[in-house]
Amino acid sequence: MAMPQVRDVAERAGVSPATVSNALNHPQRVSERTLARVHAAIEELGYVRNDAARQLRAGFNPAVGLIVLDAANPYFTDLAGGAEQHLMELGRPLLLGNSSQVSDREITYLNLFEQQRVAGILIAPVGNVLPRLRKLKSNGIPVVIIDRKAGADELSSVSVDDERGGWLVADHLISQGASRMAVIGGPEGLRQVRNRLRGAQQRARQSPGVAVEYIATGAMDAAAGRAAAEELLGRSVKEQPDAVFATNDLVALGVLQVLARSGVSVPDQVLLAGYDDIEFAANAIIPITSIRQPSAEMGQHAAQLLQRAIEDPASPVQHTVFQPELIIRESTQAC
Amino acid sequence: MAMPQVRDVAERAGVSPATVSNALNHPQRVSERTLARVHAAIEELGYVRNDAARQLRAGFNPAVGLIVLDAANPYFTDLAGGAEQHLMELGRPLLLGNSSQVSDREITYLNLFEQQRVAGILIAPVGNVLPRLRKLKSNGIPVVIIDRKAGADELSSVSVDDERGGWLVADHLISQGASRMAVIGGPEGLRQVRNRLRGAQQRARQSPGVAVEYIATGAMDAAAGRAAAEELLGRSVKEQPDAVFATNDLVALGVLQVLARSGVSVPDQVLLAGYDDIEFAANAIIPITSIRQPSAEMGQHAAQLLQRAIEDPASPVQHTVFQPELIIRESTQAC
DNA sequence: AGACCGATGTAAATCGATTCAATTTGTGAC
DNA sequence: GTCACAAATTGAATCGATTTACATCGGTCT
Repeated sequence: MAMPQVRDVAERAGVSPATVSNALNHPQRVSERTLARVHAAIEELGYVRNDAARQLRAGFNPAVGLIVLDAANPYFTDLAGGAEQHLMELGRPLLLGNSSQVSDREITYLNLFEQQRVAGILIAPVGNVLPRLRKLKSNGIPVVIIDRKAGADELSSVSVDDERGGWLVADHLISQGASRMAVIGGPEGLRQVRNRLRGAQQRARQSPGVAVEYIATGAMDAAAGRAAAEELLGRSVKEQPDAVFATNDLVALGVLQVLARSGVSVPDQVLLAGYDDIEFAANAIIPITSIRQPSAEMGQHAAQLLQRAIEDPASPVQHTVFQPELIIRESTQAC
Repeated sequence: MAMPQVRDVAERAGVSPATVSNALNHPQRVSERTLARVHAAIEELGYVRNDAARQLRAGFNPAVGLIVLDAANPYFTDLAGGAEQHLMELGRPLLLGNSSQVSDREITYLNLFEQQRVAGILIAPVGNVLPRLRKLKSNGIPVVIIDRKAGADELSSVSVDDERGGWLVADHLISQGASRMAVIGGPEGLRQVRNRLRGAQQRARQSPGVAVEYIATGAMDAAAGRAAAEELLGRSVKEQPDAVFATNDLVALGVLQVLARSGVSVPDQVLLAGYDDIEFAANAIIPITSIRQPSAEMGQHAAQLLQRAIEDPASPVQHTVFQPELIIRESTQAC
């Protein structure tokens, strides 16, 4: 028994297919009585409309695509949650893609979304996809960039002032006595990492005698943090930093795992700070100092911007920059 | 400038639309030379195929839908990761839906997936959706249930022996001296919770004098754990448990937050165990005893089962039950 | 009574890619 | 040069829902 179609529903309800379509999409055009009959027929037959056909004829897909850097990172799940909630209220399904910081996967998802003719795209970019995104926009698919200010570009964005965040962390670490600071994160090309690093370097320059070293990692998860920490432990004592600034909390947790296991005391021997202020940072073995970003709020705001751009393609480009907030915890306070 | 279509590509390459389609979908049917010409034309025009039209005509959608209980729970992100990886290799996009343990949202996603005519569905169910899932299957959309053995049912499943998991935790807690055990989790209807609770109760019955109390929560996140812990702290000392078994790690972390903040010592005053063994459980302020489940492996296996069912709709129903493993940490060991 | 109206309902065209049956082109043997 | 046969290509039909332009009908106004 193949799936029933509008034709079948129409027949059963004693009306034409066009009326069934109207009942579904423009109920006000149909009388109460036939509306009821149509719905009854739909119920009885278990009719489910074919989205592909609908989309093809209607000419658009209400769904929105979101591409995140790491679906396992609470920062992004919160962000996605904020966006999803807002979009749901607008009746827009959210398609979630996880690039895992791999440029190829990012492109795969962009292709997928473009083929689906989604109504819009939210993306935290990895690779150099700006040209691609511009073309999407000129093809009528609005794009909002997350976590990266698109400069004077013609694409809207929602971001946090990462440079300031880096500055805040460095400032705090230095005030706690740090003089050799290691910044851990990567990949190197990732704008967030670059900006946080730059902010830290700027602050360091104001305090003579403070050195900043950058250690690149392939990803931004706990495993990367563990690897980097192992490397640090392998060094001679003189070359070891007295403060570690991990460019996100997962990395910081990884670093902490290794240090704790090796008997290195945080914060007595090494100060440690993270970024993102995910819930787990506050509840780690040693609660970790971090930078709070309003992730859910950002997701929601990004969804709003996108919705505006979808409704009015001529609406102006808008860049929203949220301010980061330093949250001080045990990992940077000798007690 | 509207988006180019096969027609435009065909014209540019000097062939018919049918040939363009063949070049894209059955390259072996087309000569090398025209294949190259078609691809060149596609490139030059920036053609992107319209998935809706393709799906409508081809009659199927290669994508697979996955509905999880909580996208913010690392257990599910790992599981989703395992499934995604396997499906990607098969060329099947994964559509991720997050029911947030809300029955309505679960239904919303099922509707969405059915309208999209996905090739198959993976689902960790919240509500009573079995009848619905059966209908889906009889409509030709195979379903694999995750985290819940579908019994002698006609739906395949991948699960962990939750009863045994509960038993293991209770056994360990009792061996550490627990006599008043509180099991925290919910919602009450959730099979995983019921089974873990039942396993714990069974073990308790074998030890006279051990009482088990169940505290239901609305969700299974850290906030729910905090709320439950507050409630416990509000009680008179006599009514307070000496061991808490949180039915997942997020809840356990929430409980731990409140206890630690209130100066209640874990494990000296209260033993605490979780479930799922997410990475953060091992690195909490007090590392938490938990039950390890092979989440990524389960996701991958579920994807395999689904793929089999898609390829051969007549393939037999299969239930895979993974075995849980107890991981003992500080939260249950006085030192 | 006739003209006109709004409210309902419908037949037929349409969205864009794929497929099927049929045709054209190419290859090699004789 | 012709024939048989395989390879390459194509025109037209098709997927299922929506839309457009038009028909129908009961009622209202003059």
